[in-house]
Amino acid sequence: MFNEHREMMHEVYTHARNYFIQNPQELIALEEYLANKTVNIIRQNLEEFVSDYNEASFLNPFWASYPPEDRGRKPRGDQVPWIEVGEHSIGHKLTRLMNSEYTIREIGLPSGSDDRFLLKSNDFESLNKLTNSVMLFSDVKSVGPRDDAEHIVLSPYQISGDGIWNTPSENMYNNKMQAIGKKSAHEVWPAIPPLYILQNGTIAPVIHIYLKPVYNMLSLESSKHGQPLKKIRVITVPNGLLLTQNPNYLSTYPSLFYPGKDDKSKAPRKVRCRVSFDLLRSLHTWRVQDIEVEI
Amino acid sequence: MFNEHREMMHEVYTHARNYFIQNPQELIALEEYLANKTVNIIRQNLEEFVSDYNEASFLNPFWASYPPEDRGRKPRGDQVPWIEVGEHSIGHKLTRLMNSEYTIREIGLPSGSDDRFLLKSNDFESLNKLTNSVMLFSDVKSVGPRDDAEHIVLSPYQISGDGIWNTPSENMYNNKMQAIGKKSAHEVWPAIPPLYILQNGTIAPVIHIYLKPVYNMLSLESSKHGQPLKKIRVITVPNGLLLTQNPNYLSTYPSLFYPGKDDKSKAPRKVRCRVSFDLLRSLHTWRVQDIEVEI
DNA sequence: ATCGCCTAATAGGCGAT
DNA sequence: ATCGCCTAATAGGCGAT
Repeated sequence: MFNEHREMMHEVYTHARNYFIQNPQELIALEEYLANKTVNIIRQNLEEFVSDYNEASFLNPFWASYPPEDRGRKPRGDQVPWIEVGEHSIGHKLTRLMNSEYTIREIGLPSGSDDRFLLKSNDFESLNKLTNSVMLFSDVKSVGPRDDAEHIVLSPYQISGDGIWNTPSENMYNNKMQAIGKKSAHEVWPAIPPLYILQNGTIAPVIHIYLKPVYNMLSLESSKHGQPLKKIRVITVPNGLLLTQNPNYLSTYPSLFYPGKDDKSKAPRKVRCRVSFDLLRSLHTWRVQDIEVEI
Repeated sequence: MFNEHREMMHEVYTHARNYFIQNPQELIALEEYLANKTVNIIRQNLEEFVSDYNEASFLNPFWASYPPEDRGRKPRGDQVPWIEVGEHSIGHKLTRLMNSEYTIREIGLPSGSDDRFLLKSNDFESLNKLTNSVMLFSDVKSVGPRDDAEHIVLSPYQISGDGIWNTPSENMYNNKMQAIGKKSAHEVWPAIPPLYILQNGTIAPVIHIYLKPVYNMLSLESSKHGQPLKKIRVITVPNGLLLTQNPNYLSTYPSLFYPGKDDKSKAPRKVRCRVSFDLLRSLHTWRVQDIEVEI
C-alpha cells in the first residue's frame, strides 16, 4: 500500500505543484474564499456558537469536582483550562455546519491538525482551473484575557512547506524555514505537504485556517465566575508554496514566522513558531478577521 | 455563570436521577438503540469508512519523511502510530453521518471524550418518558494486530459514576469504583456525571459508545507495507447509574472493570482501568459488536 | 492471560527580561 | 513587547511474568 500508486501520484503532484507555483493567485483565491466562508458561517450562527461555548460555565456544578488541573509555569489558580470548550463548540461545530454546504471526506492521515478533511465543491472551480477539492486543515487556538497576543503558535504538523518530491520512490520533504524574532531566531521544520494527491487522482491543495476563540475571566472584573466567549479570530496562514516559492512571502516578510513557545529541550524538528498577525494583515486584510461577541 | 441556574439544575437533576434509578430499563433502551444505530450507520457506509481509513497508507509518500515517532516501551520499529487515522476516518466520520439523522449541539465542557455532543431525536421519546436528548460520549480506541485484546482502556474522564449532588451550592461528585483483576486491583475515580442538566432544563443522560478500529500490519504477512482496517468493534459501556445503582452491574460483575495500563507514578485519581468485553457481553450481547471488513 | 512499563504529541498560561 | 519556561491529559505498543 505504501508503494502503490506512487508513479501516478508523483506525476499528478509534480504537475499540480508547478501549476500552482505559476498561478499563485488561484491558491490565494481559494484561501480567501474559505476564510470568508468561515467567517460568514460563524456570523450567521453566532448565537449558537456563543450559547454552546458559554454552556460550559453554566455546567460548572457537573465538572467542578473534576476540573482540568492547572499547568505550565506558576499558574495563578484563578483560570480553568478551557481548551476543550473551544475545540468542540467552535471547531467541531464549524465542521458540522460546513457539511451542509460542501461534500466532506475524512481522509486518513497519521498526523496533522485537529480538524482536517477533504472539502469538495463546485464553487472551487471558478477560483482555480485544477481542482474542485481542497484539504482543509483547521486548529482551534484558545486563549484567555492574559494571553490574547497578536499571534498564534503553530507546530510543524500545522505548517505546509515547499513540498519537494523528486522521484516516485523517494518521499516528499520540505526545506527548513526560519523563525526570526527581534532578539532571537530558530529553525522551523514544516511537516505538511502543500498539496495531497489521493489514490483516485484528486488534487487537494492544503488550506490552513485557524480559529482563535478568546474568552473572558469574569472573576477579573466582578464577583461572578465564568469564562464566556469574548470574540473569535479567524486566521488564514498561507500555503507552503505561497510562503516559499511564489510570491515567496517568507522572503518579503522574514519575520512572518518568529520564535515560538518551546524551551531548549525540544527537538529542533519539533519546535513551534509564532505567526505574526500584523504581517498576515500586510499580506491581505482577510487573513486576520475578528468576530466580536455582543455582550 | 458558575452559580446561575444551580437551583433549577439541581432540582431537575435530582428528579431525573431518581427516575432513571427507578427505571433503568429506559436508560438501557437508549444505550441499545444508539449502539445498534452506530453499528447500522457504519455498516451502511462501510465502503467509505474503509476507503478513507486505508487512504492513509496510500498517502505514505506525503508523510513518510515525518512519521509519528515510536513511543512506549521497546517499540519494535515496524509499526506506525495510527491513532489519528481512526479518530478522523472512523470517529469524526461517524459524527458527521449521525448529523443527517439527528439534531446535534456541541455543548461546551472543559473535559471529556474526543467526540461528545448533545443528540436530540423524537426517536428517544419511545424509549424513555423523560427526555428527547442524550449526551453521547464517544472515543476511538485504535489497536494493531499485536494488541487486539478483549478490552478497552478508559480514563476517568470517559467513565460516568453514581452522580451524588446533595445541595445546589455543592458540586456533583462520584463515589470511587474498584478495578479488580486476578492478580491485582486498584481504585477508579470516575469524573463524568451520569446525566447533565442544561441551562434550558434539557435532561441529557450520558451514553458511552467506544469505537475500536483494529488494523493489520501487512509487513507481518507479506512484503507489502501498510496498515489497513481489519474490523471495527463498537463497545457500549453502561451509564454510571446502571453500574452503581440499579441494576448495579459492578456488584454483579465485580471484574467488569479491571486494572488498566498506567504505572505506579500516576496519581490515583487519574488511573485508567480496563473494561472486560466478556463481561460486557454477559450484560447484553449488543454491548460488543464487531464489524468485519471484507478483504 | 495479566497488568503495567514506557514515551510522543498537543496546548497555552504566564513569568522573566 | 519578546520569547521561552513549564506541566496536564491522551494513547496504545508491547514486554515481563
